[in-house]
This record gives sequence, C-alpha cells and structure tokens, in this order.
Amino acid sequence: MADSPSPSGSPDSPLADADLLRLDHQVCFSLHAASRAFGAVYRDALKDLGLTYPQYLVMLVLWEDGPLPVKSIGERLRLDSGTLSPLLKRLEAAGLVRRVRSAEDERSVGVHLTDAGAALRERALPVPRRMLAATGLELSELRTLRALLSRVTRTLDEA
Amino acid sequence: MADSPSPSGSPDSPLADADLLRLDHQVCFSLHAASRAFGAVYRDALKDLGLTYPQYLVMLVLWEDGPLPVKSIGERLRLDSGTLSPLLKRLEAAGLVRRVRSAEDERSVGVHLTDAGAALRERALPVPRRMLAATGLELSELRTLRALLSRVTRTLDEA
DNA sequence: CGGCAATGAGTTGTGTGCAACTTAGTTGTG
DNA sequence: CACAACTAAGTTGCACACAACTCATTGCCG
Repeated sequence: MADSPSPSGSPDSPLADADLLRLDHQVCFSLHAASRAFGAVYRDALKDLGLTYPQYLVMLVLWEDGPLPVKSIGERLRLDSGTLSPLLKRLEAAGLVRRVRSAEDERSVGVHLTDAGAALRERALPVPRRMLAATGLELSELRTLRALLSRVTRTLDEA
Repeated sequence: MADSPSPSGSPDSPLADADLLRLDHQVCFSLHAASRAFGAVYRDALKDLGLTYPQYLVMLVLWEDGPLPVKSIGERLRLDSGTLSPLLKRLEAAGLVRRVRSAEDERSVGVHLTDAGAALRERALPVPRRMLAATGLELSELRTLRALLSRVTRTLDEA
C-alpha cells in the first residue's frame, strides 16, 4: 500500500490505462480495507456493550431520533429490509428494542427503544472519542474525508 | 448526509462530546456507506465477468504478480484464510485458478492462474475507467482520498 | 365499488469477513 | 534426536449485505 507515484509524467496529465487501473484499485481497495479496519476497532470498542458495528449504527439513529419505522432506519443507513429485519430481531432478542406494528398503516413497524436500550447510550458515549483518537487524523482531515466520501457515495448511488 | 456544521464555535477548537459523537459516526458511517456503494457499482461492472468484487481483487493481485501463496494474497488484501479459502475454492470451481501444494513447504499452497483466468484480464481492462468515471472525482481528489484512507488503515491496524 | 399496482416488512439463498478452532507440516532448542 | 513452539491452510459458526422473492396492506383509477 506504499505511495507509488504514477510513472507517467506530469501531475494531472491524461493517464495511461495501466496507471488508471492501478489508481482505481488502490482507491477502491483502500476504501474496502479502511472500512474493515474501522470495523475491527469498533468490534473491540463495542465488545463490552454487546453490539456489532451495524447494530451500533442502528442504535445511534434511534438515540438521536427516537422511534422510527424500519423504512426510515433503512434510508438513513442505506440498508434494506433484508439486512435490517434479522438485525432488529437480534436487537429485540437482546432487550434493547421493541417492534410495534403501526395502527394507522399496518404494513409499517415502528422500532422503539426499551429502557435498557435508552440506558445503553450512557455506556456508548466514550466510544466516539476513542475511535477518533484511533484514526490519528486531524479534525480538518476528518472533515475532508467525510466530505469526499459523502460525495462519492451520492454520485455512485445515482449511477 | 448533509454537511451539518458543528454548533461549537471556531474551526478546530476542542469539541463537545455530542459534536464528537456526531462527527465520528458521520465519518465512520460515510466510510461504511461509500464502501457498499462502490460494491454495488462493481457488482454491476463485474456481472458479465462472473466475478464478485473480492474475487476481482484477488484476480488483480494474480494478474499483477503471477502465482502467489495464499498467505501473500491475504497480506496484500488484508484478508485471512477464513475468507480466502472458500473464495479461492469458488475461483477454482469457476476454472480461473489452480491451487498447487508447494513441494518445498508442504504447508503452503500456491495459487496459479489458468489460461481462462489469464484471458479474463482482457475483459476486465475497461472496468477501472468505468469505476473512476462513476465516482465523479478529480484525479487530485482521488489521490487525496487514497492517501487519507491508507494512513487511517495503517494507524488503525497498529491499535 | 372493484381490481390492481405500489409499498413495507419479512424470508431465502449466496457470498463475504472474521473469531476460534483443527490439521498438517516446519523450525528451533535442549 | 525429541519435542515444544510456530506456521499455513482449512473448517465452523455467526453476523452482515444484497438480490430475488413472498405476503399483507394500502392507494389509486376507472
């Protein structure tokens, strides 16, 4: 993963196919690898709470915005029911969440925090600081990273 | 995913826990989401080749550096044998790869491209350009992104 | 009103990703 | 040489992630 500068001339000149190929798979692989590296550190940080990283993301959404239908959680986290249904079932089995069929629209299921689920927030508070420290990035770099990633995701989703 | 600026004052001042929490999960979630968004576009681009994205990464390594033991592939892709063994078995079943037990060290298994595996490279060549275009990023931004991600991964792996 | 497309959740099947373990082969040390 | 420590692959079990599907409910349109 060393920084191998392109062999082809000046900074932003048109690149040869071979260089493009290398840059592409460096970027995509870096993304893939970074995502999994984060996962590993989160796994460790969340071990005591009994949460996986995707479960933690769902809890974050619920801690911030109270009871939500499965659909809305899926929109925020970019996840479909095929992923969320079993995940929420596990959170319910762990006693952190309740699922309530909506009265107005019986297709919809609202996800509510239990007392235990709400209480877990306190124990989760130190996690972000620990994660940010583990990245070793400056705040400005984090913001750059977030902005680039958000933009890429938006663009890719349109295609 | 809107850019919600921190409510707490100046650019890089110490942030409150609540802001940190938000920034943390914005960064980590962005990474997670971007990785999956890439996966979706790759899935489409690789459909015709009959490869998944992780399988494509393995093929890229083999196309670049010829026959390699499973161990080396794992080091480059940051994957362990638990992931690689079944993946390689599928590539072998697809006729793209052969696994050969090493004679010098019988613990080691070398992964070799078959003729079909080597030939597949031609059909994979247009994929990177298509992916880079789909990101909508400038070359300089791609380089920034790659550099940041590589650094974060390295730092996280040390922890 | 009746029927039919659209919607929300859930299920099934495949493919990662990783921890924990097993198996077989190798190396270092007394 | 013997034997413990180590190493490379593979296996097992669990939890995503997503495509493709089912099922029930809702909304719309003639």
